[in-house]
Amino acid sequence: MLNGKAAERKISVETVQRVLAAAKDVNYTPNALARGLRQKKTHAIGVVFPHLRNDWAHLIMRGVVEELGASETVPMIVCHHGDAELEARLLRSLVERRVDGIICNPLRNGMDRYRDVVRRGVPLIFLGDAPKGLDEIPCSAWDPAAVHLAVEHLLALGHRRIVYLGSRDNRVISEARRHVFWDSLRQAGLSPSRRDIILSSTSEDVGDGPLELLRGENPPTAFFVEYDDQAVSLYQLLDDAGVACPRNVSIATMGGSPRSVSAGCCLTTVSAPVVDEGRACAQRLMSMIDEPEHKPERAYVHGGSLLVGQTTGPVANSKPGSRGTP
Amino acid sequence: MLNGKAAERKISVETVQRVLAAAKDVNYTPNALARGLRQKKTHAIGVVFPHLRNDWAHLIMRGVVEELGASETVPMIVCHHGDAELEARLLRSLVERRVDGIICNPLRNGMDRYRDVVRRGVPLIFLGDAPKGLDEIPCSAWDPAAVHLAVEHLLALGHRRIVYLGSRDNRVISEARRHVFWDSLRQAGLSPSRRDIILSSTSEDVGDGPLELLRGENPPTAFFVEYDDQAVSLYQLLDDAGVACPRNVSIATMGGSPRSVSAGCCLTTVSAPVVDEGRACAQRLMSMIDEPEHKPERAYVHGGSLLVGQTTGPVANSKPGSRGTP
DNA sequence: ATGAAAGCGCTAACAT
DNA sequence: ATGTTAGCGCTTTCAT
Repeated sequence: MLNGKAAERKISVETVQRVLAAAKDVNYTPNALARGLRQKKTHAIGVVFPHLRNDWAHLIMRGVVEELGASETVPMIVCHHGDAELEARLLRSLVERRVDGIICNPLRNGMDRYRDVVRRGVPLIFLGDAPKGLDEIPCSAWDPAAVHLAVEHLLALGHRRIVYLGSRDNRVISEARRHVFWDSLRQAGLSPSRRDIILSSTSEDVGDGPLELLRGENPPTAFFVEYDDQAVSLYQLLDDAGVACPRNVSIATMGGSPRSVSAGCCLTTVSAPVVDEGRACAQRLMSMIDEPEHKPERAYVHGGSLLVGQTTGPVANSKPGSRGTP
Repeated sequence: MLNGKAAERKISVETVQRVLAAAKDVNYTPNALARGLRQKKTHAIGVVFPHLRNDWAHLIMRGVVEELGASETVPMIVCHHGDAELEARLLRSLVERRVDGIICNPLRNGMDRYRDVVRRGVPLIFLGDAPKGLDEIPCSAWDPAAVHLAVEHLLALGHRRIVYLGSRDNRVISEARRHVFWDSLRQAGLSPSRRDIILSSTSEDVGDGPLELLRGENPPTAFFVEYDDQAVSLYQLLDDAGVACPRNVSIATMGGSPRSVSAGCCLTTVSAPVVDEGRACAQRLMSMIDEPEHKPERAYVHGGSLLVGQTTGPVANSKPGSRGTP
């Protein structure tokens, strides 16, 4: 009767009222542990974030909550601040608490942890990116084709030597972005070289590579940066070195959501459809939970648009070293 | 033996190894639901946020995680996006899942929900602020005395008519800030009037009140704004109306953490010791859980420092209408 | 239709 | 010291 099936079982309204009143009197609180233990279902999913910065997790959760909607399932967020050991503990904890499924923005080096989760029978889906070599685990991510928008923009401004700054992070989307970058340049009739792609070891920092390039021969006139955190680092690096940013070198990047960008320093960026990513991820996880038989593949969330900020501009004509258009 | 009490029980290393191997073989996963049901303890606490924006939740969680440290307790974050009904569902869910305690940044109008939580026997502590009239529920919050720093700053710049912009939000810290503001002005020998305190209905927006004031007689030369979200609104309002911000009117505010401020438009703000707030809150909740007998009172987290941005400057001398210093 | 009983997986208490 | 059992609170199943 406390299940809300009163009408269906033809119980008088009066009785229902009485029971509900009694329940309130004794302060009755259903025990979700007992229920979960019995039903083998907790109506909770875990959402694992490395951090809650820059509104990213906020927007993801908007999508997740929207998708879950009136469903009884509750998203439980955990956050490990990039600490691999903590991530492991949190994942174990979620699994032991028998969440119905897990959404996880993965760390690069967590392969065994993620495998462990699925081995224990908990549906897992990656959010945003996926470690390479874990193709059996599905992933909802932003379509890397969006890279094209930024490259087009730089090409339209006359840039011909564009250097890609990324991170050596062993993830599939990260790699896919490099391919799109490469293809975009080739489609434009350029012949990018292997050395135009510089990978640093973290996804926040860029090394000194960019400065050396600028001081060398045939310096790039623009950088395409894989993650916006890195772009901010680059901007500051250039600023400290006295390189004027839109004038001498342009910077375009990926992943800024409209909100975080308008609040921050105005990078030219391709905005990510973050809410949609969250929604798609939740939707697919729920279907994995409902129908464990068919495994979804990797799926891309399309969308995003170029936000032209103050870090891109036409090629400086002052230096005659630039090669002409083909 | 799976409890890690092997040494203490003098079980041979070999046996331990064998058991662990067996456990791995059968893919044994302890069931936290059963354990929680039996022990009446889940080693989980709930953390309830209205939103995950601006790094605030991020920094709070740094403090919480630091404090929980090696303890087995896991913080489960939920986020309701300001939706009161969703907050109610999430709180119920946490209670029914028998979390050991709850940290909650409260909404203004959630009194009955919060009361309900404690009536069901779950330790609850408010984070950052507390609804008025719920003094039985403890609260960890930033010491409102920090308001003084901002007011001092404005006074030192020569401002004598400073208007307080806050929100009618029926919370204790919010009110305390007004008192500190008032006292700071009195201490400086000024006689603030009731009409120098303007309250709007939301904590993000300011009405048109500020503009009207500026156009009226004896206009203020500075605003002290209770929350930084409001300060941003005010800044834009003034900007749209063509009022130059540091030149004609100064704005100082509260609550910006160093990070979010440096990324955003450079408001003059008093930075909040957000990580410490998180730590203090977690620490006190844990002690409430361990010793349910003595209830902690409200406690303030001290700290924070003035970050002088680009929205405060000396009083414009152009208008002779300003009263002289007493 | 209604009620009784079994059992989910664990641990604390008890008995050996 | 070691093994056994009862029971946490719920739902499902089986018997009436």
